Amino acid sequence: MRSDKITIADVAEALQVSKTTVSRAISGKGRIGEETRQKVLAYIEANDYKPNVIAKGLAQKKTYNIALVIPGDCNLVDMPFFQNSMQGICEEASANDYDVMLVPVTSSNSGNLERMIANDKVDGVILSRSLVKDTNIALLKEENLPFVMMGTSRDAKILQVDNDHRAGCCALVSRMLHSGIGRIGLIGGSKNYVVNRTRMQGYEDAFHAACSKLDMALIMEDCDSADKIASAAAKLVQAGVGAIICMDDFVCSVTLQVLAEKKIAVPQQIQIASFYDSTLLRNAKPAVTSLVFDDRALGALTCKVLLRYIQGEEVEPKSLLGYELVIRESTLF
Amino acid sequence: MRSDKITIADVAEALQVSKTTVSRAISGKGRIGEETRQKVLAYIEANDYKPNVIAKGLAQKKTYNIALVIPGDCNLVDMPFFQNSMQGICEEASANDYDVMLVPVTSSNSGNLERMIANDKVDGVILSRSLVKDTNIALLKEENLPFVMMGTSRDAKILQVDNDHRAGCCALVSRMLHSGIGRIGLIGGSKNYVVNRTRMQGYEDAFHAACSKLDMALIMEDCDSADKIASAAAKLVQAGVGAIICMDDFVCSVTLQVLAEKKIAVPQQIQIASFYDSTLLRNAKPAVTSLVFDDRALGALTCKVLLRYIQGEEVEPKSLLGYELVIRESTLF
DNA sequence: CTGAAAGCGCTTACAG
DNA sequence: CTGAAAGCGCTTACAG
Repeated sequence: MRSDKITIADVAEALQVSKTTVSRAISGKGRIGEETRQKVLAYIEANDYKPNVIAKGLAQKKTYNIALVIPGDCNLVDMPFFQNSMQGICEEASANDYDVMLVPVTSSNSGNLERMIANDKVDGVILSRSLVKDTNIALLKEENLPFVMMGTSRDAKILQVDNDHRAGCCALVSRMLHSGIGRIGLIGGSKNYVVNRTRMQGYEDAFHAACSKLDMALIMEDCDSADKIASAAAKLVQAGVGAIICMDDFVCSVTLQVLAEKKIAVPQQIQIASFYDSTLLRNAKPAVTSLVFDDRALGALTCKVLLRYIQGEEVEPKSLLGYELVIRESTLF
Repeated sequence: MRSDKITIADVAEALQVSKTTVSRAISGKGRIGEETRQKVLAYIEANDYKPNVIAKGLAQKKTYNIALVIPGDCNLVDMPFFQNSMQGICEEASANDYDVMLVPVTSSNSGNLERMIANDKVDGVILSRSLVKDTNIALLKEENLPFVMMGTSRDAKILQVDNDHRAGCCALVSRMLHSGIGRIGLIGGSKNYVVNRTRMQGYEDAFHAACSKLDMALIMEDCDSADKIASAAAKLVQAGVGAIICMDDFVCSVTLQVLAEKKIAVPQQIQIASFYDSTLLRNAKPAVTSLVFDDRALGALTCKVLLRYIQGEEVEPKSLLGYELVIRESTLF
């Protein structure tokens, strides 16, 4: 920390007022004469005084920091999501004079989060990838530290903000069903992630809404590696599906590769759609029909909810953001 | 900030000693009787007392935070690098009881960094993507805040830690030259990034070392979009090169696509190598010969250098980490 | 070896 | 409307 900066005491002395007065002029709290306040503000402006946030925080028992817990082991598909939502979070945070501390956590090691909590360096926490069983949640509850899940949790008592994967996936599948494609296959990702289960629900919703029966033989869940995805895709081709829905863009890119190798034309022979559009598929050929979500907005809203909650304001227990269905070359509708 | 935690005053009172004594027992600074110190330590352990880092920092004029400046607009290729180096940084930081604040900065907006500095929330800064002209550097110099560049800068006065791209690229190209391939093409990325210029130097080094003459017609620099890369690749094919070196994995993936479309066999007709191996090419077919760097180690070392510097220790002005040349199917040597 | 006191840079009852 | 004082939870000369 540099020490060449002026303090509230310097300002007070220069203006021949008390530190209390200066503090009040800045914070706007407490009664203060309009003239005095203008004088203080003018001096501050002219001399480029910035209050020390750390000291302010100590006095108020706040830190003006939030922690962002990110997986310490995420893979390529997730990265655009984290990158974008992080931007949104940081933007919203800094608009409220908050800063964001990075806390990488792996399933085997939540020590970083524990340290952060023990050190009292944050006022709240954003959890970012929702696992079906998440040990961090227990930790935070125990410590009684405000937190919000960027994603979905089955525990209704947890504040959560998410993209509306369920409605989006339902809309995409409905569209497919109505376009008259007979057999629709699904290749799903790891069931450890809540988001994959949520997407699955959307898929089922669409079938129920259309009064169609799910064909379990065409649903390949838990494909968490390129190999599993490839063999699932091969099976669906074998089964003679007219379309394949991929649960995320990694699934989709592997599936496209398999089809290309088998010389199956997309969309003429098999149509393809993806439940999530990341930059990973940006250059795919053909361009893939998919759902797109505004991850930056998701981050911003998540942060906003957390900050409101910290400030004791009323917040929605669960917020959902919309989706966009973008039709591209990989489908015929 | 929760307020249910015990403070140094509580410990002092319980033990009937002064706060000074407790502080000394914890910090190890100042003379203190071994017996007393054990007593304090035991009590602390038993009652799970954790010093408040914020208060400690205020008293010492430190924050125990560092800022990590990351591009607010990075693309997919960069992500694995940031992801991995970030892990290394966070690890090293927390091993020293430091935390990492995230500061996204775009070329048009360095407000986040300014705010962070003005708010005195960090003891130092890590800059992470070195642009040829970097406005953040001026900002940091002016503020006299310790910082280190994770990457290379031409300004020798700046502390820097980088992968040895130059030596690595030289080794790869030398290997190619010695394997007897006649014409070797190069497709380079944006010259705005220092790293791309450094890689170019390694390329040139290899030619000089082999006493071969550079054929400028085969060097395609500044290909910063898929279109430019594709047209560069097409030109090199036209020029009848025996090999193409791609400056990064995005360049490489586009190049592979172009060759596949033109039905040019890799490596039989044209060999391919990449100067950087990210997960982006993990599933490429054929697997691509490339340089691999340990980005996590890079992050950790960068952080270590910064922390040492902050603590007033002597540090190397420039550290370089090694590389590994991984030969895969895309080349014939 | 130990402690009382001042201080880090703020905020906020309390009093006037 | 304004200020003196105590306090946030630590550290660190200084004195003993």
